[in-house]
Amino acid sequence: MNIQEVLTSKVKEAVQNLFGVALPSVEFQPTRKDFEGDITAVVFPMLRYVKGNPEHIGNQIGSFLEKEVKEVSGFNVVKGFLNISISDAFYIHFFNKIREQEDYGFVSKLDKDAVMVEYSSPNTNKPLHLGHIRNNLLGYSVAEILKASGKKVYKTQIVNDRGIHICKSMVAWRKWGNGETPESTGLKGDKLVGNYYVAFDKAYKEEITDLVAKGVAQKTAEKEAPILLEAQEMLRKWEADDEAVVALWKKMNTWVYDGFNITYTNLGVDFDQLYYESDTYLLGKDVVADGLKKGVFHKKDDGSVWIDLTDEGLDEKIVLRADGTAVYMTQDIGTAIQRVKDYPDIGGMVYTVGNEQDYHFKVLFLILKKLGFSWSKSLHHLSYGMVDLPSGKMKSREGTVVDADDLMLDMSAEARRICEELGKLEGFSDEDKKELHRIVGLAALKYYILKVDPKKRILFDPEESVDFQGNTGPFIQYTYARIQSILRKADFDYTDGAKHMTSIHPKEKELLKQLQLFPETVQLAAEQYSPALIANYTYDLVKQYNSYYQSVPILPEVDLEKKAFRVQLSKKVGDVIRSAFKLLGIEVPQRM
RNA sequence: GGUCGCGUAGCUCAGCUGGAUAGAGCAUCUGCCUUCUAAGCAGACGGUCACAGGUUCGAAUCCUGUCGCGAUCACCA
Repeated sequence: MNIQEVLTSKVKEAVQNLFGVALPSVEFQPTRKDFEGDITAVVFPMLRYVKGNPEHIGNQIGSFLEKEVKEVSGFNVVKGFLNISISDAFYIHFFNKIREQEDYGFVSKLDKDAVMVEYSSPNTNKPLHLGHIRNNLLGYSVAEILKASGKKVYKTQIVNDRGIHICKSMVAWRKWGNGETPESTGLKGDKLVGNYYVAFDKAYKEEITDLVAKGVAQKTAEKEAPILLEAQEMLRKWEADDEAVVALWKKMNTWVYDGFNITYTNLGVDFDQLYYESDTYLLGKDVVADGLKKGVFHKKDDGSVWIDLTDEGLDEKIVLRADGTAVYMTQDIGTAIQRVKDYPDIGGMVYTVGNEQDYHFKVLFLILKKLGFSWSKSLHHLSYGMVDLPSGKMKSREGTVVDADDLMLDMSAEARRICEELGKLEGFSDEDKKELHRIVGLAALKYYILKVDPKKRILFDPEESVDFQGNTGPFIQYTYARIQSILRKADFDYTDGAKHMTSIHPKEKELLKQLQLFPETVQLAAEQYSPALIANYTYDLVKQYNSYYQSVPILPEVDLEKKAFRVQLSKKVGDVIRSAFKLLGIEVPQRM
């Protein structure tokens, strides 16, 4: 039972005894710095039940608490705010309880319902870019947060490996590739394939220009450019299982997967199960047939199948084409059902997909609900804003993208520049230095992305490098590394200070309060699917810690007990930082 | 045009279920290296929380409307 729960019941008891009224709830908030006290009960909401002067009521409740609750060491009332002081003994007791707890903040008992988290889901015709980085970091982090809150998690992605866009790079490679391979060019496979996708688009645009010059209408030219027809022909052959086309498709996709795997490894994300669209794109048709029987869907005269969602304030939406082929929605219905067949313990799913698809997922979830699946109530679209550049949107075809691999290398180089400038890593081997540059650079990038609310659009300026000072990953890592340094130098053996302490410094109290919040923050982050919550909590903790450590000096010969306490407090703060960063998918270095 | 999201300091962002004088970082300025390591700490400057109404003891937070930005409204994925 935490202190707030204790106080809630005691305040209720006080009001019952003093005024003979049962309060449904009590509102608490941390006491503002300018007032004395640790936790504040707000009297105003009680006025609905207890008539009288708020200040007077506050004082009466305060006196009761001071007498009846041993953790309460004092109180004062300002207007309708009852500021309660909590005894040092309580904080010391709390600290002794959590100090050796390795998994503090993590729920250990496992929920019976597992969650499948989908993220990344790239197309296999171009390399990953900054938009994918945001997607990957969010998806991976939310998966870790869900695990920490007691859920079994399956991480997955659906690879978009078929369709006209894939055929475009295949056509271009066959035309101009001269048998190039990743080995022959030294390029990462996804980069090589991406280049041909760009080449296709360039040729396509040229053909359109030529056609228009010959007097063909723009629209017609766009539809009839020979190279596009070629790509469409290839798609038809692929669907007909043409041996040569399928072989080429497999070859080029393998290149891409090798490239993606390098990027994923560098980014530190992974998956438990992959789904390929080439396997799933025919799924869902039988479900539509079923739904048609149940009356969830209806058929139009031309044979196409629709769902009417006007009652829910949405439109009509097509779920099957007139020629009987599947649309995007059909596949997604089928894939969702397939996943639950593959993993029967799934009780919910999280889809990490950009907010341009908000409408699609709203409809998808509604359809699954109407089809009556029990897990349909626990579906969540982890929707996030676009990452835009000052020049506008990123477009792979036009080459205006921030490439994921390049960006990670840039971050690492920037970390090296700053390290050398500050002389932080003198005396380290070249290998260790390189590893640290990687860890620090990556942390700067990851934290920069994760600390902002997923819903919000990010404007990324490649000219301005990502910060390393203030509310950043490297700042938190730096504090962690300093704590490790303290632990290396500290001598634990002489006494167990935390057990003997009877009074603590106000700044130590602030830190302990902050530590108390960690489990709640993890829970809340899991409910809201928000890594930003964890990031900002960690920053607050670190800021609190630095302020404490630098402004409350304790000389070793003066007070051994205090010194021991301080070392142990540092260790715990370090533990929590490490745990929090694990939830964000960020590494912490032992030394910096 | 309909729907959804966003709008907080010069810039980048926090601000939980409504609570006291709206918080950080960057930038500008002032102090602090004999403590673990100054990627730090302490402080100054900086705000009509887009605007207008409403709800109430009390609104950045909830409701309505207006404006601005973005997304979406395909038998594309």
